[in-house]
Amino acid sequence: MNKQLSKVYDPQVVEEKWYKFWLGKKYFHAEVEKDKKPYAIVIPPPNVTGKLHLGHALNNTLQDILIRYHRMKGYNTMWIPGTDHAGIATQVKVEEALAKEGKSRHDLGREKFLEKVWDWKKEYGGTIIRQLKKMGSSCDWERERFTMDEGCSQAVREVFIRLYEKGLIYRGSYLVNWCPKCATTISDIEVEHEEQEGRLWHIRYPLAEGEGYIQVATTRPETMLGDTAVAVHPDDERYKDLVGKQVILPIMNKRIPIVADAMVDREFGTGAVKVTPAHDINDFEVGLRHNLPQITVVGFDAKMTEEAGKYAGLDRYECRKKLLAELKAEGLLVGEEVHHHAVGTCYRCDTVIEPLISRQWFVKMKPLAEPAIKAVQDGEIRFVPERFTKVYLNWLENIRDWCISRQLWWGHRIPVWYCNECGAEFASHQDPDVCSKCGSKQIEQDPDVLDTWFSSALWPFSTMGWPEETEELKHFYPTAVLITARDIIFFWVARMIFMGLEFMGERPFKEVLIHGLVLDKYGKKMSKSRPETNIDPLDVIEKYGTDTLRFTLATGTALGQDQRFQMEKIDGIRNFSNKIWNAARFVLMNLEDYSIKLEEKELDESLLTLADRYILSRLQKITKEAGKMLDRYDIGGLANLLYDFIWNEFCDWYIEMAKPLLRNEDERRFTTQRVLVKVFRQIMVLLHPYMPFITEEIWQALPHEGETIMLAPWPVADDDLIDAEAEKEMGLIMNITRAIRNIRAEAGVDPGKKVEAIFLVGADKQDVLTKNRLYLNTLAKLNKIEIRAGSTDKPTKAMTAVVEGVEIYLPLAGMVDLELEIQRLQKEISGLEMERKRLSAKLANEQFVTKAPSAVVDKERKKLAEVEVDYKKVKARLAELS
RNA sequence: GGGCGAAUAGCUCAGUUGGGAGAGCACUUGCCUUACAAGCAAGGGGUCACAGGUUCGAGACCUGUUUCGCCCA
Repeated sequence: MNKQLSKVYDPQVVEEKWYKFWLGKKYFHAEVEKDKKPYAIVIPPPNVTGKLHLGHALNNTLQDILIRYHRMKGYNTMWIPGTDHAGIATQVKVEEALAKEGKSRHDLGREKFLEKVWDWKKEYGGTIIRQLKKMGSSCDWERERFTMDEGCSQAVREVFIRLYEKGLIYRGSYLVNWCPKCATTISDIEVEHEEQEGRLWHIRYPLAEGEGYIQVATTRPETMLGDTAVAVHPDDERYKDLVGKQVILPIMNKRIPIVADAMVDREFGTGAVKVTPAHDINDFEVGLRHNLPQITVVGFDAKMTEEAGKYAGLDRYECRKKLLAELKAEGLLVGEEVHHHAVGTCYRCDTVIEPLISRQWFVKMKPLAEPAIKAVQDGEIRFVPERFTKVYLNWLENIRDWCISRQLWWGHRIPVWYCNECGAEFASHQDPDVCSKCGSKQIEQDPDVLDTWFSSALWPFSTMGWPEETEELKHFYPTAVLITARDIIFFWVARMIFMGLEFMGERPFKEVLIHGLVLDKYGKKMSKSRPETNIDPLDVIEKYGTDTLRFTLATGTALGQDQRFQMEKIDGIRNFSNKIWNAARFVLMNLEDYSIKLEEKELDESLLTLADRYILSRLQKITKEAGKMLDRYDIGGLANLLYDFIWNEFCDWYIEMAKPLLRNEDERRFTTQRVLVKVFRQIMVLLHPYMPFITEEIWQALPHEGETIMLAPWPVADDDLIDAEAEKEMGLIMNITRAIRNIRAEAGVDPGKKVEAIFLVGADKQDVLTKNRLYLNTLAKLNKIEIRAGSTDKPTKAMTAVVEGVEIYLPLAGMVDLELEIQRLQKEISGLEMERKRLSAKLANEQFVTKAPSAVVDKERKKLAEVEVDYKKVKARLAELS
């Protein structure tokens, strides 16, 4: 006697129950088991104060599928979860909360403010973790980490000091990206380039000697106050004589040189450009090449500095307005045109970035990038899909030094101290009390913190206890695969790779699986500004259950391709869950007299029916395919394959064919039960990585061995059960069934009514039909089947179809409409005729017959022969009728 | 300016060594058939963006063009 399932599937209750069960049994927890093959994944740590969105849902579904699959395959499987402190994002949130009380972080002071952030983290920090658990994620929660926990912080400090001592971290004054709103520097990749409509102003700079002007074009006239040269291309004939001469910088009335530099684009504007080394990256480099002074005219507050003369104190845009007016009045502004250009904005707050010269900490990238490039080029690390390799390489090959200091308080403070007495600068593992050089107590720590991504870059090994040489590192590093969306290839993936290579001496992961983004139903990125298209995964879970959400996301996955998220799709998968549930109910309903004990006896293959052989054969093929597909990350493909197999082959055909056999009370019933249980249980196992909850619920209700489906062994296909003949014969029965159903529908036969059928068959197929008439009876609703050999006498008044040479006659008493029948047959004939023509043309082509592989030619020949037979038979029938 | 991706049924999308155009949804018709109406059965619907090329054979490979999206400068 077995459990029965409730009539309605209630995902909420089921999901909570099993997740608790799994947690309680510590199934997610991994200890180092040296005798087993390791399989580890580190989670891309979400923002600690963040909230689950569909991108996370997809990302974690994919990880969990791979983790569960490998766990079932017997790997020593570990999935390390955790969160990121997300420097700017988190600090901004806390500052906003403070602002509501009318306070700023400076009112509180550094220490008090940090306490606030930690409080905030404690209060909201658990949210995303709880949500990941709702997704069914089988992470090892005992290993949960946070980028600012003690271990990770230790790793950060160790890495900093080693790079510092190696000379790969240095401090210097360079042009950096300054966000006036966040009041911090940001790295090059944190700047987003936004296409904007701006203006291009043409301004005349009078020559210092003699008459005339040189005309420059600029999109940022206010920076001219800090110009220290005008540059032209060295090969530009127009300006050849002017190089080396000087111009008078208007308003400032300063002499500045005209220099020649190949950076200048001769086609742009007049071919002469103003050079502001302190406010533009290209100009900065020109300045270095020509030894030009750097004059900062825009300050950290985005207002003009003292250097801006009379414009000092004005906002940068205000200054622009006034300055243009002045130039115009002096007749120096000679043109203004609409101009589209890319403006750098802050990826966090969208404010226009101000390039500024500032003293910051940098990581020297060249020596780190080289091994990282090589590792990927040599195939040590493989991107899936492969095309992302190029994105990665292209970035690293053109990389500039990484600005890692941030003028924030929330983050890992730079472990460098300055001595006010002797001027020493030193890094230290432990917070020092005195100067390491002179012993003075007058020391101060650098006030800045590190870029958030500095700590995330260490994630694959910092989470496993580095710099200690832990068992975990020895066993699980490198991890198997990193799963992420393409938008953080630079931010995170690349940096993990060079840090891993530098500090572990080995790649952090073997493969990088890049998945697409989840877009809204219009194909746009979801955004908070369009709430109507912004779907909250938790709402979906509440309404439909986690399994449905997971499967929906999984079926939409095509390697690296974005997917749109539509509610209609969710409905479809909800229906699929319901289908599975009901199939389970059907199976269980028919198992009252069944128990797992009966499975001890070997399955007697001689008792298997055609349907049994067919479904078992198909199951082996699906099983085989499943492993192959997951191994090559075709997660969407397998989802669709399982959907199709379960719904169409198992439910629509096999269950229907099992029904009449289950009505017996002998071996036939028992064999059918065996096959039903075997197949369905195995389907549940195959489906488990995708839909962990419903499969566990059903598996537990089915006769089974073991504590949980989670640890059920991943099935291995049994080649002995692959049965091409059964599949072919079953195909014939199916096709005949479809043909009869079609006739019935078109002739308007009452669906419940049983009718008689006569088959005219050649000797080759007589046996199949005779043996399997039970299926035809049931599936096609027949009450009498007559099988006649060859071309004996044919029923005159009947509807007809020809399937694979089998002539089917339905003598529907009083219902046969001759006109309708002729029409049907004519349609059939034209279809066959087209096929026949196509095939014979192909085979008549000498080239095809000689050049195509013989297997292909044979196949086409066979096909033609079959079509020919059916064509002739239908044609003959039509002749009889008309 | 450079790179990448997409263009296939009304809609959303699969289509992995080049060899009979597929799915889901939507639509039409008929069914409450004892697992499921969130279902069953039958059916209609496509010059695979365009133009060339390679090949016996191209949705797939090559070249170019158009439109859309993303990334980098």
